[in-house]
Amino acid sequence: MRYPFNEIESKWQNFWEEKKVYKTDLKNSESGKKLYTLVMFIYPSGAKLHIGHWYNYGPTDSWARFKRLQGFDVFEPIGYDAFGLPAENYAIKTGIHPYDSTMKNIDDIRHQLKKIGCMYDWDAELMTCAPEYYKWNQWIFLQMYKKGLAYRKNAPVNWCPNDQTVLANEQVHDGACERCGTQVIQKNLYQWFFKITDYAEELLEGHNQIKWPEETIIKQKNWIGKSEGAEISFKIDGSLSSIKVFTTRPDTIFGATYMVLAPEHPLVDEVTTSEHKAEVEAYREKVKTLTEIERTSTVKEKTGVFTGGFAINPASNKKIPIWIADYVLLTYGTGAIMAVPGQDERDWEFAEKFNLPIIRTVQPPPDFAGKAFLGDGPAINSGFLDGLNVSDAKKKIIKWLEENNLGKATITYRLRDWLISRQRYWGTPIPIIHCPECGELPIDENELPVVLPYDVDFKLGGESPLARNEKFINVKCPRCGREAKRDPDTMDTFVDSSWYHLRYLNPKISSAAFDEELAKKWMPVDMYVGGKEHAVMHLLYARFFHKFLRDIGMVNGNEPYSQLVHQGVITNEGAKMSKSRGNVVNPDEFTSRYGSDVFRMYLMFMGPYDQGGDWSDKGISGVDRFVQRTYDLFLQYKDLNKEVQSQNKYSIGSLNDSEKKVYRKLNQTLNKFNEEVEHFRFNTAIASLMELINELKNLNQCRKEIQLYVLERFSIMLAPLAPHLGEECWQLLGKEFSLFEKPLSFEVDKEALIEDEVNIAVQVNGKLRATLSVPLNSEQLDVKPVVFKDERVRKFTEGKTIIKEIFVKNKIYNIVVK
RNA sequence: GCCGAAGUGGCGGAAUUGGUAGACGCGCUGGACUCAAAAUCCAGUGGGGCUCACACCUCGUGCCGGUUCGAGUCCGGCCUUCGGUACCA
Repeated sequence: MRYPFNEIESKWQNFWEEKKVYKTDLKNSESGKKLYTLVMFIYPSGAKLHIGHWYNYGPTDSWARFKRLQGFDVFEPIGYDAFGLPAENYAIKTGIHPYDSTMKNIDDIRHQLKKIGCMYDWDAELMTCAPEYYKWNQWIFLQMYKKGLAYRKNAPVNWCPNDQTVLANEQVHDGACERCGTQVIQKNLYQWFFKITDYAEELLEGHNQIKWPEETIIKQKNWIGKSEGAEISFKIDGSLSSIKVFTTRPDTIFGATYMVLAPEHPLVDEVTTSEHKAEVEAYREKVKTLTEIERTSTVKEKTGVFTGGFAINPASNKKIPIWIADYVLLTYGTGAIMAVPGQDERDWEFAEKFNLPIIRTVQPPPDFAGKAFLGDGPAINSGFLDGLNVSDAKKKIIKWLEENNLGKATITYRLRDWLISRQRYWGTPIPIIHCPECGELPIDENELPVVLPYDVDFKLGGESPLARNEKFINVKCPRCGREAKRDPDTMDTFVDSSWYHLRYLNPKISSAAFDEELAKKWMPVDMYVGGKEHAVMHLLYARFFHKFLRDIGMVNGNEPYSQLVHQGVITNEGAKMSKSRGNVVNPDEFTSRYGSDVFRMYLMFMGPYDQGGDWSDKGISGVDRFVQRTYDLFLQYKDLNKEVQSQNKYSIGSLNDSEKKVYRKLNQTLNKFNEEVEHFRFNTAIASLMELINELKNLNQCRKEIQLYVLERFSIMLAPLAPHLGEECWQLLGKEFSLFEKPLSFEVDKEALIEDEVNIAVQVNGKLRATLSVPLNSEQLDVKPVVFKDERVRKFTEGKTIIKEIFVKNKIYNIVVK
């Protein structure tokens, strides 16, 4: 009989839902049993759930179910990352309000999610666009504001001309807007920032406390970009001011033959002489018009102009010219450098082009043919540093700088503060009032939430849509009572996702952002699964939030996500699936034909979970056949449990040959299966089940209780991967209770893993010549005669001198001849 | 440029600490069942050679070299693909 997946899948989905099987009692969970499994929540766009969603959620749920069967109290929630640009852009195009489209999408998606058959706790569902949720974004903002971690400054920021909003550094990829691909431009604007840089060091340190993919940790490390070096002051010739530079190579200071300021550097006006003013101004104007890409392109030839001013090199006391050039960035270090062409490729290139002096201060090896020398060697032309290697010279010069009050050792990070304001409508309003008299004032916490108004002209116009809503924007100043204005911007949606895992624990709580007691019990998230595209965005921001919430006493522990797994990307004909490319594969096509268990199992069987791959439905029939055969098998043994009971363990000696074989295979499979699923290696876990079923052809030659022993365990292995089928098979055996209602797992009989006979490879000079079956743990002395009796071995050894014999127990016998 | 991941049959992919390369599945070939087809079941399936056949030989994990009794796995040097990053001083 063909497996009636439609009937069986809806049967179990209804059962699970009615019995609230997946409702986790967070409060009363015994200590040590809690297990918080989380997938990155879903963006509710108008597009349907695609294969990528299934690939993310299905296998993760299988892992969670596996853990649940093992007896853990598993909490697995799902929710909606409901604010954001796409809904708003859709509204501009169609006139459908973002709230309305989002609500409709959420309803559709919820329905589709249920079809996957995940064990989500639907009582914990949340959406970030609800005032009950975003109120707490505002509240956390105010807590940061109090600590000086939320602040407003005028700074050059990334502006996307298409989406008409600013973007965080993390959201600019290759100089383009992460969302729409438009080239971003630099603008000077007053914007809100979160001071993530205060946590730079701790964010690096915390990497030692989490089990994350190494490549993701490395990405974060690179993004944070810690550089150790020194800050050094250079006096401006003929002025009281001085220029501060940051360098990682203070040891090369004697070779600093000129200085470069970023064109926007505040001291440019002061150092520029009247003869050079026109040229400097022209250059600064030109730089302004460049896009980020043009300006930072490494292939571009270096440009710059002389300011006419000079500084004094504090080490050599020489006068050195001050230039401006756009290869020096205002936003890194101090926005100024001491140029050491002898030891820096960029400086060399610049010096060569503009005929500036080059002094080597590290002796390159005799065979060195290049220009700037970056390696280690003895210092030269460096006064009291001469002869020292790089690291000793660094120590000595830093000591000297500190003693002479000219500089000090410092650490600089590449990480910038997180720009969180957006000039868009569909987000969390920033809870600040601007009064012409009193300045910037935070909203009283009791007045929260600042509700996002529904009636807004959200068309793009270069300013925040909220600024055009008179009712929203105009308020009385809470301090002086005069006419004032609300902040017209909304928050980056990455604010929403920085703490949603805490809200899940009790999304209905109205007295606080989250239930602190539950958070202390249930955090950190034990297993977090999501795409690696969030490596330096969401995953960095959430860690920052967690550390802040810890510092204000709301959570324990240093890290929010103790273990992280990235699912791979499923492409179609090599390209990422997307609506705009029109290459999205619809899961319904397969679920309606094979059922959701087959589909989710096929996704797991395709290959390693973290690798993803190009979509192909070629192999799905293999998984379908496996499911059919499995179902047929259980039908043959229907109600077996009503006739017999199985023991927990059988002694091998008491079994007949067929039983022995089956019993061994079952336990080997169970052992392998547990190991593979534990580590998200579902493909090999499924392969082991297929091997098992291939081995069960002779199950009818076993006693009934052995049959039951095998099938009970088989259905329990099936259940995490194909939950509906697993439950059904379990029930077919005549079991009275549902597996997920009363979770159950079986121990491996370790004794059954051991075979009596093993095949060992016989090699001559490392080449395989024969394989022999010998008793387990045979010694070399016992194996040797058998080996040398073998014709195939004799063929290669006769008439030759045996030099050496290598024997590895249960593995190999290698004879070296000459 | 720098950082990271990966290259294994026709295809997706397996291979503990170096120890029988190709598990499992797809596809393909042959057979059974059928009036026929589908479905299902059974057998075979890396390339080449030799053989009536069983067997046997030989080559083979991106390329070149090395270590080792033995390398997909370790080391050195490349090539290709994909991600991240980009004048970060």
